[in-house]
Amino acid sequence: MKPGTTRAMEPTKVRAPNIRDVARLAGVSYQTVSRVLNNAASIRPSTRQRVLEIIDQVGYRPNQAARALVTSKSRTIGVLLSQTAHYGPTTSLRAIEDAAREAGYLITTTSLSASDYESVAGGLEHLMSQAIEGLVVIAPQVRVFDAFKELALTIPLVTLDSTGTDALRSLSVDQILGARLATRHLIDLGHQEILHISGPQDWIEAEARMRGFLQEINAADLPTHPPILGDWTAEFGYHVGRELLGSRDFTAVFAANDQMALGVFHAIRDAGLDVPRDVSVVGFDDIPEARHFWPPLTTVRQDFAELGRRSIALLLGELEGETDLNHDSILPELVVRDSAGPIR
Amino acid sequence: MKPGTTRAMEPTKVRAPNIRDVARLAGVSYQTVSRVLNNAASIRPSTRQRVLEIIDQVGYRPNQAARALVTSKSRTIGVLLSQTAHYGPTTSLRAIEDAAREAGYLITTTSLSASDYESVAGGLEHLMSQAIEGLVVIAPQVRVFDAFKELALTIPLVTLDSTGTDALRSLSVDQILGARLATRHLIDLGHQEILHISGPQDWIEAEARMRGFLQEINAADLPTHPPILGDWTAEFGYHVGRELLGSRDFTAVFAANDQMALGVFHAIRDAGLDVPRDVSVVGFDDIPEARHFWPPLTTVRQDFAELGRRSIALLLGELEGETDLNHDSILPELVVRDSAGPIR
DNA sequence: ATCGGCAATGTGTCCGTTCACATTCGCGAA
DNA sequence: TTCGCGAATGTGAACGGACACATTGCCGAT
Repeated sequence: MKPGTTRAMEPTKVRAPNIRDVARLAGVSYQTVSRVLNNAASIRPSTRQRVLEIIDQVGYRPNQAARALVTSKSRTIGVLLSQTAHYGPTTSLRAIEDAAREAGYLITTTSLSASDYESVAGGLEHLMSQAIEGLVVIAPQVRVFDAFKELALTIPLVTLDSTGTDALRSLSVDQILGARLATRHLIDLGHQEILHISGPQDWIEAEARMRGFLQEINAADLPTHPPILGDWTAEFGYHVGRELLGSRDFTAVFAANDQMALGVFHAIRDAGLDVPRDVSVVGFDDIPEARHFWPPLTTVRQDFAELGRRSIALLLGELEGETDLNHDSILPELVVRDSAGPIR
Repeated sequence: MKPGTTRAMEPTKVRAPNIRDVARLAGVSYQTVSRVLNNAASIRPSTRQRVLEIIDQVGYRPNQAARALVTSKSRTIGVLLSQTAHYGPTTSLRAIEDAAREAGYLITTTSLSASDYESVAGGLEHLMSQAIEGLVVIAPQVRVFDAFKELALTIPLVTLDSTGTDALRSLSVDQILGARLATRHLIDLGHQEILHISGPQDWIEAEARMRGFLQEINAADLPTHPPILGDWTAEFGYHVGRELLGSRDFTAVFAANDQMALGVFHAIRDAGLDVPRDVSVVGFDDIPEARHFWPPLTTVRQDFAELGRRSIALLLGELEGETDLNHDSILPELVVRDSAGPIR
């Protein structure tokens, strides 16, 4: 039945034009159209021109599914996120999306409901069902990586914020250095009794920041307070701060992220004390709000967006065999504001 | 050539098992396997059992591309985000991912580089290339919707945070009500000179919050200060706060989001004043940090996650013809903390 | 014993591409 | 003129599923 021949009230069901439609209209074979599409060699410029015109004219768009079926490539990159909606991962993700789009790739994301093996396997399964070509993991928990070790992936994988996890392509700002910068800053101000409120034990970054803290404390030969394991939330910082202030055997706190630092601020104020007069506080991440905390928070900045961009560059490099990758490590930067002052 | 017959050093290229492999192994036709997969009726339980066993055994996973090719359904939902990584959208997105995964759908996201027509069309084009079945738009700017009006989409669309945009399925917390609650709270505390720092003019929510503010001010017959158009950032709140404090012709500020409120806090402190003693401040959103601001911020909470979940429910309803949708509107809630006090 | 009818299962075709392998065309060299 | 040859283009398979339409087997009614 020819297109116009449909019976009167029957919904015409306009099928999207396919490659053969284009070919017919352009008076060439579908293979030629395919060549134009994949800009292969050996196409007479005039032919290419004509085909392109028709494509534009009928609004032809290659069917990804058909293409994926035969090439078994989906031009899709999966991103696995941990359940939390933190500033860092979110910022990286946005950069990942942009970079991927630029390269003509799609991003599909899945967030983990937990960090156990089941959950990781499930999330991965979900992504794999889309036949993703590469994977970015922003779920920097030890257990997630343990799960990965058992999973034996066959596609390129890049992990973010997972300093030093061997055997996997890993990209991150140097957390240990960042923690050292923060700690040294406090030491330079004369503090000797410094507390560290860490992230959850399971988190790789938390562990790295803790290590950096301890390295610097040891290097300066200062008394070691056992780090307190937190959960990244301001809520935790607040509660632990209140408890800690019962016995004030410290003059400074290095919180493993800005939110916990904020909670500590709150606790200090609740106790009728002042930052930095009575207690100095340093955070980590430099979220946009940090400079407007009261007092403005001294913290460690890391370039999350750059991290995201590089992860895609790395992945694409592996996927398409490029080589000019930027392997410089991304350095954290101490941002000195007003929340840490000299000891008095 | 039989599988084992490959020449010694030739990479064996293990093809993933397909539906016919499974059928052969199970001793049935591929159609039967297909029926098991799509749990169609008329399969003898013992047969289904056997097929499922084989599927599990060989790790068969239906090829999405092939399925999409023939059904022209991708089981993928697209999400279009505005460029910013705000708390609300991010939270909604995470809930969207979860809800979609639960229903067996994939999410692919694209963030807009700007809010002009070109950009929206480009982002959409990118998503459409994946043949998404439905679209969630979290880019509540007027221009984005103007762009959509011209675009004549053929797939179900749900927009978030875009109160009252007609003709499109729109889901949102009642922003006007939220703003009225916040404003009324200040009025009830005795404030008469209330300033509103709004979001960018282009944002639908900003406009709604502003409307709610003005409604309440007018209802109480109070003097109207022209709203100040901000950009959602703490930075802006800070700068405008400093300027405003030059002439203190107000006693309270209603900021259109918590970040700007934080900036205002900062400015007030810089001026040697106190919140809420000298100026009362109310925010909007109730980001997790808000309760640990100093002082803890009185603000309006909205359930972003619920919003995300519902958007998927709505979309799936349209896609799969379900009907039992929850049409109750999501109400915002005033969270009274310490940043707004009685006038003195 | 035959047949209708339904449950369970099988066969052929198509979806829109790409790939490997033809085929055509034109032009210069023999 | 004929041949060779490379550039430009065409043809016939796949790819892995789903759908429409057979076909088979079995049971009870006739």
